[in-house]
Amino acid sequence: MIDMLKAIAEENRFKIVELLTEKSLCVCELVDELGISQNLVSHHLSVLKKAELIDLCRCGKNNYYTLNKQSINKLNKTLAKLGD
Amino acid sequence: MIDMLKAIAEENRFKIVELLTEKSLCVCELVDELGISQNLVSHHLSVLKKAELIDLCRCGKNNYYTLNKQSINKLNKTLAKLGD
DNA sequence: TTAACATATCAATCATTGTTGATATGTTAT
DNA sequence: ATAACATATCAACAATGATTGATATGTTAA
Repeated sequence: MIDMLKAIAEENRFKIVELLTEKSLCVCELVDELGISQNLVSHHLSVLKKAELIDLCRCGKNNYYTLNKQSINKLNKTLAKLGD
Repeated sequence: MIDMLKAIAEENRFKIVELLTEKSLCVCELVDELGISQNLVSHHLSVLKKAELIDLCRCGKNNYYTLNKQSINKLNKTLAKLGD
């Protein structure tokens, strides 16, 4: 749980998660969107993946990442307990 | 928003927030609960306060901290957008 | 006023993490 | 097989953050 929070608590990674709510994207698309270097995007993706917030879908030359809705919902559920 | 996530994405601080869902607590009570030093608890509280996740209520010798439900709900709402 | 208690702050250290540049791996097309 | 593209990994550095010990501030009781 804390790992998920740590993973999402960073500007670039939060934005990646936001972008992936729309549709799955490959690394080069994320590089364009975020305006940061490719290796840095890869690194942030690996952090999100280790936290199980995203999944990888190798598709030929491109690697597409998708949001792991199940994990997101688990996170929501945990935080919901702290509110009303 | 990111500040809130960063603040809550740490074991001790997450536990503080959890404890404060029950009732408001003073620093010395949190020291007992968490089993860490007083100055460290104070530091974590200051991080949570700066992120507006908690509020301070000075009450004589003791300083009681309360959860800022409004902020928690704001956080929930933001994360809810990422789920279903 | 002094003592005891509760809390905050400061400086220093250590650990973690974000960032960069270079390079390796893997896939597709020619 | 070679070239071009897409991505991952590695080493190094910088920045940020957690922890500790010492000390200051502020409140209550004797």
